[in-house]
Amino acid sequence: MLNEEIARIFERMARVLAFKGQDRFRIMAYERAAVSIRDLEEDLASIAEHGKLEDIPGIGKDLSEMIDEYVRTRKIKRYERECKGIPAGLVDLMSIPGLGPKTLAQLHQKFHIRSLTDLEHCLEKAAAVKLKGFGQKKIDNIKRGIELWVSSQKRMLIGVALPLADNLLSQVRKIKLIEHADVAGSLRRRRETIGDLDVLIVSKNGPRALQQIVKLPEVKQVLGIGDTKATVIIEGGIQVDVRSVARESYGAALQYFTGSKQHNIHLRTLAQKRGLKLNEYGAFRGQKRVGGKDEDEMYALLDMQDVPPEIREDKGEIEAAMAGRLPKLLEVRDLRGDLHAHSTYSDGKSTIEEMVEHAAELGYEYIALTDHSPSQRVAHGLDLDRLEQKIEEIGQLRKKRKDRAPHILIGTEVDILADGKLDYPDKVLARLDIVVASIHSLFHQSKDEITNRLLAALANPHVDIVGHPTSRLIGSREPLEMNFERVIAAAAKSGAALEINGSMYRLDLNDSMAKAAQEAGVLLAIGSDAHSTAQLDQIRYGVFQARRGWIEARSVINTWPWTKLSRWLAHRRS
DNA sequence: GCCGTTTTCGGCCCGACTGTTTTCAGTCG
Repeated sequence: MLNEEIARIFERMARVLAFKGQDRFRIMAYERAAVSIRDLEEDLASIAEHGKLEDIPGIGKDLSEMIDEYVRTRKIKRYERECKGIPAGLVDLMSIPGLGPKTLAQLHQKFHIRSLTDLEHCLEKAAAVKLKGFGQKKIDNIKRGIELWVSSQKRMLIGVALPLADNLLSQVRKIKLIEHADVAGSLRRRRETIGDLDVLIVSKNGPRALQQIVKLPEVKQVLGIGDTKATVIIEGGIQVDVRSVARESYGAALQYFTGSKQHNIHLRTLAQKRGLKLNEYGAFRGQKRVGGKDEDEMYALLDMQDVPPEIREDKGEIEAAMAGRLPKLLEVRDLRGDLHAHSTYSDGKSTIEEMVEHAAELGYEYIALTDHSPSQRVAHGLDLDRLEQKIEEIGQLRKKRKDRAPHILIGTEVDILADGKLDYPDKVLARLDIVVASIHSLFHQSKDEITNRLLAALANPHVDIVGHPTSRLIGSREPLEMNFERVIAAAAKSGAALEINGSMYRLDLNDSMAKAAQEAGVLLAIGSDAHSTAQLDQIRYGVFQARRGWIEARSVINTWPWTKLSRWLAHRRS
């Protein structure tokens, strides 16, 4: 995708400039621009065409000219000029923790390193020749950084990190010395992938509390421990930074370590204008502490609403909070049912009855069993006979359960075929209570083909929900390229909902796409895509992603009570 | 390189830690 290509170029530009020791604010400008571009929904080519590049935050005259040039020629002369004489592999090495631009430049100048192997070799030499600034500790530190970098290239999915973190926290909270413990950082913001964990504690005796934490059975390795901070590796290989803070600073520290970085920078700039100083210890006017015990004080001091962690990304939430216009974000308890779940009829591990019973335990008013259609052979997609059986079985189950909740919806997750046709004939779809349509094949199609495929599916009046619209798999399959504005427009026109799939591997739509859909008035559905009773619970990850996308309950069809949902479905079928 | 109810020029968030420094630079979060 063009936007991603340009974002990467700006990111690399920032690194190249840093390597050359250029002005750090100029470097920051490129970094900011890269982040800003990644957030765009619209294609840069079309923004460039309309001459609106300078409307993008962080893009001014120079950067807009560079984008223009890239759109026209797929090259940026200025970037190439800056890169001249710098080996490409060298720039990548800058992500190694403990190895910054200055150190790297020094090693490059002295040893002409070009790659990771070169770097490893020259570290030995650096020690031997007593290169200025290179003591043994620094060299060891870089070596450790290299190990960490190589092993942790991949971030962890939130669905892996959150249960591990919850378990750790519950153990930490059992320690008598500890009054409070919370997780901060990207996990608290519910990002889809997590690097390492930040845990904050309050204790009357911080140093002793830390000593006890590093002795927990969950802790596999202790990387460092001091009076205020311990760094450990827990099960699953996650690095955890535990910080002990004073009670009166807890709110400030929680705010500070939750981030994001951009959000905090923006907040502190605002604070500065009001004669305040914010840091991890509190809010200060001159020498005088004016807040910091609780997190909401930090926001209240700036006359703004308390900002939910999920949207602290400096994407307009600060302005909204100042104006008192933050959205009332969707919550897990707003959901009244699940509209995407599988059973043993296709590739699920639990029977229909088990799924329904579990949905009842969750307090749901309704659940849809949406098994695959025939072309999904590996997933045992249902042919018409098996579909008939399933309809029959659900009929029986309804009788058996009488009036007990939840209502059981006979559904399908029907494949959207190569040309946008669906994998069941319309008259079959018409007999079902709910239809989720998804792409599971031919991911290599062109942007236009994919777009048209989705538009064709949305034009089918039997389609109620488009499942995992981009079909990405986090960290392993790129999202399908599509003209998302057209997909949104088609969904708005047909009245069908787009899904936020709660599977930790998918979380699709992502936050910013969901936001764009809501802004266009498109309905959304949060689905668990559960393949077992236990997985019904993963719908919460879908809610987290929705919250990150500023989604409110009003946009989500499975917050509706049964009467409203059933009327909506009936209306779509008439 | 961007940006403007302090500014079209002169700012741009803040503090801790580490190592190697004898007063501080580099890196990180």
